[in-house]
Amino acid sequence: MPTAQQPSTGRRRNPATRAAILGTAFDVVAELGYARLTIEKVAAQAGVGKQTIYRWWPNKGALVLDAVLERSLGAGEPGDLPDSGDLEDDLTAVLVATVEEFADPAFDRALRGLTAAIIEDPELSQVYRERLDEPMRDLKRRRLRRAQEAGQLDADVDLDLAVDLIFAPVTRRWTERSGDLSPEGVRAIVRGALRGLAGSV
Amino acid sequence: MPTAQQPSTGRRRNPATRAAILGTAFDVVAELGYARLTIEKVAAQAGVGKQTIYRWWPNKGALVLDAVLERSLGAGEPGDLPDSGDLEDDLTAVLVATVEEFADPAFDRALRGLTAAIIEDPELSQVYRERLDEPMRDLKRRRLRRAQEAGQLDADVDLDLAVDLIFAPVTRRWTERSGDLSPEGVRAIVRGALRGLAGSV
Amino acid sequence: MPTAQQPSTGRRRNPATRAAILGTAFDVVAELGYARLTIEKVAAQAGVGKQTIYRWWPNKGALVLDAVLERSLGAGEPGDLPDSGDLEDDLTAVLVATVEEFADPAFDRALRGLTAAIIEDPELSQVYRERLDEPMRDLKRRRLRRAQEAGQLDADVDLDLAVDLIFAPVTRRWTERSGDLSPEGVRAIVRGALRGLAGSV
Amino acid sequence: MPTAQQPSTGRRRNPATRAAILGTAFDVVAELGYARLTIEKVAAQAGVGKQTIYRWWPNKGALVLDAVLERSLGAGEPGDLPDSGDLEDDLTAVLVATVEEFADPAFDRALRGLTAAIIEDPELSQVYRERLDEPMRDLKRRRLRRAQEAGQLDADVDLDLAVDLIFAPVTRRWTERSGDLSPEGVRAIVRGALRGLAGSV
DNA sequence: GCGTAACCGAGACGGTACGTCAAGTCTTTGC
DNA sequence: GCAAAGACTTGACGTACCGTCTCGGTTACGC
Repeated sequence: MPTAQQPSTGRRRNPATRAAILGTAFDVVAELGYARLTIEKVAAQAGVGKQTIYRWWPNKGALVLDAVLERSLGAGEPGDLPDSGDLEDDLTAVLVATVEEFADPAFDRALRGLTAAIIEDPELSQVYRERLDEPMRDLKRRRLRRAQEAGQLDADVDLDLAVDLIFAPVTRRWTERSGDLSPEGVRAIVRGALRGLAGSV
Repeated sequence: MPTAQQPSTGRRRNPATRAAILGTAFDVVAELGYARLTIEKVAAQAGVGKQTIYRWWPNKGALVLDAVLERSLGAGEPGDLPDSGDLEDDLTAVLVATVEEFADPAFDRALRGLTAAIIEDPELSQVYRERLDEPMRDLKRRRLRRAQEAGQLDADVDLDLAVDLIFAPVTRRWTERSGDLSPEGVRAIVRGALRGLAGSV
Repeated sequence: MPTAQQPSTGRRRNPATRAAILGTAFDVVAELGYARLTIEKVAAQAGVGKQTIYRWWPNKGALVLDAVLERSLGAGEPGDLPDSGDLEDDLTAVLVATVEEFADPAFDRALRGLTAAIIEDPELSQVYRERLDEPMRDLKRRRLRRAQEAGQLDADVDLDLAVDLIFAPVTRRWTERSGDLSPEGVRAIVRGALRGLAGSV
Repeated sequence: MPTAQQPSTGRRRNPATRAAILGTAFDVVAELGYARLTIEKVAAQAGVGKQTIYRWWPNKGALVLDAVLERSLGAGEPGDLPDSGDLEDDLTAVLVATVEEFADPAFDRALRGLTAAIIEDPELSQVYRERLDEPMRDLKRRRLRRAQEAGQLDADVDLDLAVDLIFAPVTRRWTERSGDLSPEGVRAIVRGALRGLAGSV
C-alpha cells in the first residue's frame, strides 16, 4: 500500500515498476476476469518478480482495487457533477455516462471482478468505500444539496437515501444483467425516483 | 441437472447423495465464502467422490446456486406477498424480512458467495434469473399490480421500474455493507420510492 | 477362468461376449501397451459392461494373458518343431519365425505388455508358465531330445539348459531393443550355442 | 537431469532434495513394485512437493531408473570383472554375485519394476542402455577380450554374442522365475556356453 | 410354461492418482 | 537493499479409472 513510510536507507521503490504492475493487473482482470487473474500472470506479463508484487499488495483484491482506482482516477480528481439547473437532465446524464463505461468490455470485466471481490471481502469493501465510493457519493450529495437549495428536492429528504434511490437501480440492472439500461430506461429511473410511484396520492 | 431425461438403463441417481452434496455445499459456502469453497472440500465433507459432483454440476457456481435454491425454496413454492391493503406497510414488511435473513451469518455468506459468482459468470446469472430472480420479481409485480388496481400506485408506472426502485437500494446497502438497514431505514426507502424525492413539485 | 464348473441353473456364459472382450483387449494392448490399457476402455470398445469383465478376469494381467493366448494359439495346438535332420537349420528357422512375429507392431506391443505384467506379478507369471511357456519348452525339449538321439547333441546335456542357451539371447535382444536380430545374427546365436565359445579347447 | 547448464541467476537446485526423492523412490519401488509406485506417494514420503518431482523427472520410469542407478552406482564406478586366469570360474563368480543381488527382496522388486518399465517404454530403454547396460557390457567385453588374448576363447567369436550367450540365460530365469539359479546351475550355464552343446561334433 | 438364477449392458458411486497450475515463501545473484 | 529469477511446499484443479454396486432386461434350464 502506498501509505508505507519512506525507509531511511536503501534503494527506493521504483514508481515505474508500480505503474507497470497496476497497468498489467488492470489489463489481465479486464481480459480474464477476477477469478482467473493470477499474481503469477501479472508478474510475468509485467516483467516483474512475484515477490515484488507480494511486497506491496497483500492479495489479489487489494491489487485489483488499486489497479481500477489508478485507471479510474488516473487523470486526477473528478470534478463536480454537472449542474445545468435541470436536476433530471443532470442525473440522467451522469447515469448514462456510467452505463456507457459499462459498455466497454474491458472496464465491464474489470469492474465486475472488483465488485465480486468486494462482496465477499469486508476489508476490501472498506477500502473501496473510503477510496472510491465515498468520494463519489460526496459529489452526488453535493449536487442533490444544491437541488434542495433550489427547491427541486424535498428539503427534509435524507441525501443518502436519495443517492441510493437514484443510483442503486442502475447498478442492480448492471450486476444482474437484466433490465433496461438504455438512456430512456435510465431517465425513467430518475423520473420515478424524483416524482415517486404513487403519483398524486 | 434435474431436467435430464431418464436413461433407458443403468443405475439410477441417488437422491440422498444429491441432498448431501447440496446441504454440504451450503454449509461450506456459509462458513468459508465462495472464493474459499472447494469442490474437494464439499466432496470430502459430504462423504462423496469428487466425480459425483463433477458429474452433475459443471462448476462451483452452479453447485452453489443449486445449494442456495434448495435451501431457500426447500419448503416449496413461496406464497404471494402480503396484502393488508396498506402498500407501504406490506413492502416494508417484505424488506425487513429480507434484511433479517441477511442477519443470519450463514445465509449472509452463502448469498454473498452466490452473488459474487453471478456477477462474473453470465451463464450462471442467466440461470439465477430464471430460477430465483424472475419468480420473485413476479410475486412483487403481482402485488404492485393489485396496488395499481386499488389506486395506490400510478396506473401507467412500469412495474419493473417500480420493483427496482423499491428493492435495489436495500440490496446495494447489503452488498456494499454501508447504509441504514434498520426497519426505519427500510421504511424510509419504501416511502421515498412511493412518494418521490421531489415532493409536491 | 474357463475351469469354473458349470452351475446347475441360470443363463450360461455367452461365448460371443468372451470373444469380443478378448479380441478388444488384444487390440487395445497392441495399440496402447499394457500400462495404458484400461478395463474401462476395453469394456466400452467391446460394447460390454465393466462388470462382465470383472466377473471373469481378476485383473488386467489375466485378461491380457488370455487375450494373447487366444490370439497365439487361436488356430489350435501348435505342432512339433521342424525336424529336417539339420539341427542348426531347424532352430534358426524357429527363431527367425519368432523374430518375424516381433516385427508385427501389434504383436510386439501386446507381447511387451504381457511380459511387463509377468515380470512384476508372480501369480501371473505362474499361469503364463503353465499355459504358454511350459508347452512351448516341451516342444523345444522334444526336438532337442531327438537331436541327442541322432548324436547331434551331447547325450548328457541338460535340456532346460540347452533351451535357455539357445533361446534366451534372442529374447534379451528383443526386450532391451539392442543387438542383432537379423537372420544371420540369429543363426550366429544358434551356432555359438551348439559349438561353444571356447573353440577346440 | 544433471546435464542442465547452470542458469545465471535464481535459486539453485537443492541436492538434499534430489537425494531424498531418489532414496524414497527406491524404497517405494522396492516395497510396492513399479505398478503400484505413485509419484504422490514418493512426494509425501520424501517430504517434498509433487511439483518438485515433476520439475526434474518427466515420468515414473525416469524417476525409477535414476533411483536404481543412484543406488547401484552409488559407491562410484564399478571396477573391472575379476581376472584370475580361469575364465569359467570368473564368469561364474560374477553371475553368482548377480543372483545374490536378486535374492535381496528390495533389489529384486526394484529391478523388476525398472525392467517392466523398460520393456514398454522405448525412450526409457535407451537411457537405460546408455547409462547402465552399455557400461556393464563394456566390462564384460573387456574380460572376454583378455580371454581371447589368453587363448581361452575363439579369436573370431563376436563378443556381443558371447556376452548374450553367457548372461541372457540367467536373466531369463530370473524374470520368468523358473529355472535353476543355484551356483551349480549358473556354472552349468557358463560351461555350456563355453564348451557348446554339440560336444565333440 | 413358469419361476428362478445367472448373464449382460449401462452407469452411478466412493475413491485414488494423475499431471498441471498457482499460491505464497525462500534463496541466490546482480545491479 | 531492491529486484529478477526460480526452487520449494502446499494444495486445489478437473480428468481418468478403479472396483463395487445397483438397475432393468434377457436367456435358459428344471420343476
